[in-house]
Order: sequence, then structure tokens, then C-alpha cells
Amino acid sequence: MEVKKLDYNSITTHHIDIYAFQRDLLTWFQEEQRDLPWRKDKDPYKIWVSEIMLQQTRVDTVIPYFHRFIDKFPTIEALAQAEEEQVLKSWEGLGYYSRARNLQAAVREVHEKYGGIVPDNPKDISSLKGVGPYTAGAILSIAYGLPEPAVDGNVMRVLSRILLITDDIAKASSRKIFETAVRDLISHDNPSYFNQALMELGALICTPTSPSCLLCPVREHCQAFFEGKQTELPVKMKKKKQRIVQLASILLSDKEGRLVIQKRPSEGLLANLWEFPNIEISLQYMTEKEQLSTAIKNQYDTHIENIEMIGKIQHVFTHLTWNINVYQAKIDKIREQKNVKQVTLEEIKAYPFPVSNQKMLKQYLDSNHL
DNA sequence: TAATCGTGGAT
DNA sequence: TATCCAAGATT
Repeated sequence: MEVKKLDYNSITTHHIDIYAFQRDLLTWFQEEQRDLPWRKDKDPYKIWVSEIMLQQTRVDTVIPYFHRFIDKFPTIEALAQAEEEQVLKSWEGLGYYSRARNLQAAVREVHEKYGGIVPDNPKDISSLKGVGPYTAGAILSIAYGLPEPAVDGNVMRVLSRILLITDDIAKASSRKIFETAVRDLISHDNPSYFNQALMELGALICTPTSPSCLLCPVREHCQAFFEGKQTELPVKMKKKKQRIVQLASILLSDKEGRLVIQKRPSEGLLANLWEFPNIEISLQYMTEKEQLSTAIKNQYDTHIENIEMIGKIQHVFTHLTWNINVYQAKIDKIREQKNVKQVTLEEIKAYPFPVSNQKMLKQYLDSNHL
């Protein structure tokens, strides 16, 4: 039996039988792994798509998106040649939309620069847009079988407990500690299963609150379980409060019932998605309706009448909250403008919208019995 | 390093 | 209801 000594912080020294640990973890994964759509084959493109979608996103949420996305863009070439708007539409509701735009940009680079072959080395794959340390390691290990660490939140939680690592996992610098640990622990016979098993263990057994230690296949290797500290780990700093912004959005319909939509800027929040006209409400002498009316007249150079509120929506982001009052009004034809369109209720279905705006459209349809 | 960037489910 | 937070990357 080989026992290797590992030091990952100044507090404790860890002893772990690496091969027994690998054996217990891999045997468990072999038996208990979930049947997930991106585990059907080792197509690097599909692995890649799944890893991007899974960033900060639950497996159950991703599954239907993954099916639709691969169905629509089955290959590198298909995604490379697609319109960005189509890609964003496929991503609608999944969040973090720069993931979709970065993925397509990176796929186009692979198509042109690498002949459609996803790079199989850390340097090249890490240079692709949207491919950070985790995703690079995930693709290299899962698709190409290379012994590279793929450290995500699961891995940090699991290893913080097994190795009693007390570094704050909210700090970016902590990831390297865990990558060092994975390089020491990883199975060179099956890096793909090893990395996936650590994540699967985190998802199914070694959960954030109330981990199922009695069902854990590696509990005899777990320092936290031995010391009864599993619920004290990982150490993670709390984040501060987000700010709140008051908005007024408005669905503007002309005589044919067409609605005004506008494309958001190409950078920042909800970049390149479409939305209904809106303003940030400030505390001043004008009422909300007056502020809206003035803004619409200035922006679209049109006559506006019958402004009425039809509902309220709260759009909660990670770092801010929009409290939106939703209005509707009648207008004439608007002045032609870039990134502004008047579309029918049929045409509007082709445009990617944030979830908040999808809810607004529902409110509009309901309140007008459409 | 610390903010920014979505959404919905779990507790 | 409030908070956390889920297979992170970018700036």
C-alpha cells in the first residue's frame, strides 16, 4: 500500500491512500453515474457545449437546452455558420448569454484555425473565448483522456472536506490549491472518470448542506468526516447585497398590432438580446407616465396615447434587481432606426428576449385577450 | 482582486 | 421570504 503525504495549507497535514481512494471513487462512479445526454459519446464538440451550458447552471436545467442545441447545431461547422441571433434564441432563458456568443466565436476559430478539430492541449484550448481553467480541464480530460484537473465548485467542496482544506473557495486564488491536489490524486488510467466522479460525488452525495456521508464511497478517506467537520466546509465568504433599480417598460402597438422592440448593446448585461422600450425611473417632479411619454416621443419620434399600466415584474440578477412597471400604449409608425423594429406577434417569436421581457409579453397578451 | 454576468430551484 | 447557489469566465 502506497501512502502519499500531501500538504495543502498550513493548518493540517493530510494522509491519503491515493490508489484506494481512486478505486473506491471510480467503482462508485461506474455504478452510480447518471445517464446524461452528453455522456453518450466523447465528441469533443458536444462535451464542449455541455460544459459551457453547465457553467453555474443545474444539470436538470441544461438537459433540454442541450438536446435542442445539438439538434439545431449538431457540428462545429453548423454552429460556425449559424446566425448569432439563432444561437442566442437557442440560449434564451438559460442566462449568462455571453457564454453563447463566446462559444460561437470560439467554434468559428476552431473551424478556421484548427480545421474543425477541438485543440487537445492546454495552451491552445485555453486561448479560446469562454474556455477558462475548468472548461479546459474538463474537455481535455473527458474528451481526450488527459490527466488535467477540472476544478469546479463541486470539486472544491468535495476536496475541501476530504483533505480538510480551509482556504476560502470564493477567492480566485484558491482554485490553484485544488488543482494541485487533483494533480496529486487523479487517476492516470481514467482521468475522465476521475474528474467526473469528483463532480458527481459533489452533486449526489457530498452536497453543500447535509451531505450524505453514510452513503459516501470515500468517507473512509475523508478527513472532515473523521473529524466531524463536513458541514463546516468548504469555507466560503458571503457576498454582499445587490442594488435595486426601478424601471418602466412599455409595449407600444401600432394600428396593425405590431410591437416595438429594440436590441440591447453588444456588451454588458443581456448583451445583444432584444427588449421592449424602457427607462430607468428617477425621483423627480414628473410622473412615471410623463417620463415614459417624454422618452418615447424623443426616442422614436411618434405620437403616443392611452398609456396604461398592465402589470409589475421583478427581474432578479446575481448582482442587481430590476423592479419593472409594465405599461402599454398606442403609437403611430416610428422613425426608422438601427436596432429598433416593429414586429408582428408572429415575427416576435424569432427574437431572443430576457425572461423578464417574455413575461411582459404574456401580460400584454393576457390583458388584451390576444 | 473584486465586479460583472441570468435564471430557477432548494432550504 | 430571504438567502444561497449550480459542471465559471471575463475584465
